[in-house]
Amino acid sequence: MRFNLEQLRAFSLSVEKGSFSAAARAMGKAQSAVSTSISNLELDLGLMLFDRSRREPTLTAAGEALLPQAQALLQQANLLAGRADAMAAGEEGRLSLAVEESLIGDALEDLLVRFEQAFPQLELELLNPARMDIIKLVQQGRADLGVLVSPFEVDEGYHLKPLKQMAMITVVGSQHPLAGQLLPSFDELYNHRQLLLTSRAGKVLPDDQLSNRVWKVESQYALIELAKRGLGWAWVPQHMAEPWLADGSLQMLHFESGGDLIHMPVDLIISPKYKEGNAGQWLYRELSELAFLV
Amino acid sequence: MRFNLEQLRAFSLSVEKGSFSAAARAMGKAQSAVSTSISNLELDLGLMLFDRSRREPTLTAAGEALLPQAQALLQQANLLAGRADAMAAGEEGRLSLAVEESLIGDALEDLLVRFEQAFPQLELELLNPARMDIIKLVQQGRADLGVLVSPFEVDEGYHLKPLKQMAMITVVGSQHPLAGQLLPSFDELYNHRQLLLTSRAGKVLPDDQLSNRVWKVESQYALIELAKRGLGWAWVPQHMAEPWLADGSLQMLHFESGGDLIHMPVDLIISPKYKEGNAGQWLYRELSELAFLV
DNA sequence: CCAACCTATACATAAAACAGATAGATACTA
DNA sequence: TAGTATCTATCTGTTTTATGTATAGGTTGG
Repeated sequence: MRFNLEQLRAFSLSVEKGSFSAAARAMGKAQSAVSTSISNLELDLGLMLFDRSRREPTLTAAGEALLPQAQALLQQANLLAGRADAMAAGEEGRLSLAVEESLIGDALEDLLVRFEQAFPQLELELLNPARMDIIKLVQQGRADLGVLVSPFEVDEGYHLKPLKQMAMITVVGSQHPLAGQLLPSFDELYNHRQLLLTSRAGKVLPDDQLSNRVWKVESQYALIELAKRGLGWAWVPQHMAEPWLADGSLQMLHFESGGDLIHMPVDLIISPKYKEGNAGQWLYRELSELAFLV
Repeated sequence: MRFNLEQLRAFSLSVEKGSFSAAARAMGKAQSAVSTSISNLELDLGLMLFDRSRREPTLTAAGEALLPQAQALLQQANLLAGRADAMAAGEEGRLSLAVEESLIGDALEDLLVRFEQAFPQLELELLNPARMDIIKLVQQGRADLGVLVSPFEVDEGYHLKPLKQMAMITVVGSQHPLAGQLLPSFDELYNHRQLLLTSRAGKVLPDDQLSNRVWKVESQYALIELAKRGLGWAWVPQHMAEPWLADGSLQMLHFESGGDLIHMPVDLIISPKYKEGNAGQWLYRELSELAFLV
């Protein structure tokens, strides 16, 4: 490496300010420092960057060609410095967040937009695995944080912070035999096919399965599509079902015994390997206020 | 600017080689130099980059996050150095080449691919103005080099190097009254509409206009399209007309007096402001061998 | 021709980078 | 467990580099 960043800064500033002297003033240095700095840069590069035949130096063709690259380099150096500052101030360098599919939607996307504004330097990885897979990823440390509906006992290998609760409803497609009925109890569901979220490995959450006939689907969206086509009943988040309830392609089931709305706790789970930083704290605060949680 | 490029190089190499000592060996420096260099970098950034609790230093989370940025910075510095070297060795920093539309095609694109391989650092600007506009751009220095069919006397304001010649033919659409005829002489064209290339300012090359009825078109491709629809006759480069002659949508006109093929000189014109470099020489050499020129 | 600006350079000095040496820690091996 | 090799941090003196001051000389515009 022949040149150094101070030389490039002198180069860039000299062009910007119009003279070596002005650049020196801007840098808080003596004019001679800038002058020799640029001379050395020219020697290092083997090129004349400025034409000094007139009072104020003007760029040569070579200088013209290299200036944008030098500026890009300086900008990247500033980014690096900024990122280091942010991290020194307690921001994580990168953050891997695994969010269950059923929580994704406009509200979460808005949140992420605000997240980007608050932590522009941070490298975010957003994963959308199935519910059971989130737990595994966080336990392994592959993901720092996970957000998921959690109808289970606290397990080993992660910390947990409760968020609010998500309203779940029971739905069927409009042509399904149960559509439009008022059911005496949940038991009625027993003999109809249930559409069930599954992990990639085929695991299902303990309390999820009610029916003796199930189809397992990995994606919440695919699950809703199957329900719309009348292939079974399913428990789905209310906010995800709403557009289809509105256009009639899905119908909500009601029960005499009550329990039309089931509130499932949503939790933030935290990898033991994750060291909390500002971004994580911000996320916890904001996730606690997610619009569709009650 | 707090850190410097040597420190980043030490950082990157230490990760790559696995130890400060190995990095020092690779850099041809003493181990103490690398050790203090990295210590200073850590102080500058306000972050620990390495965990030194074991024999060989391992990256901290912060180091892990910043390494890619540091490497990107170094790579960009190398690009800058490489470009400077190339320019010191006589390569232009950037080159603006204006090529007449009728010369564009597979042969020229192949040439540009080879150009990119020969001069990967170089910043190329490729303009495709109409014929008359090329001359203006080169005269103004807006383009360094121009390539164009040049049926004109040498003008002021540029240098000229002749290339080979391009075969021009006279064509009409298949439904045109002249289609398929053997014409006694060019005079027969006089009373049919001519489709003529024009510059953006409406200028036409002196000898181009033969007919007393003309439509002027700015693009060679548009011109051929109009000819295909029988709207007039046109002089076009043989290599551009060939696909349409083959499928019958254009017909070539033949003359008893001969002159079915007119060979127009193609020239490279050079801006007075342009200082020839390796890339320009290469282009002149290769353009002289362009496949469709004879 | 002068005032106001610019650059390059000489020179002295302060700051930084560096190699060499050394001490202490860690890992591997016998 | 002792021995060897390799590692890092740090001290020390030296060399190199960066910088400010001072100065000489050039360009521009009134």
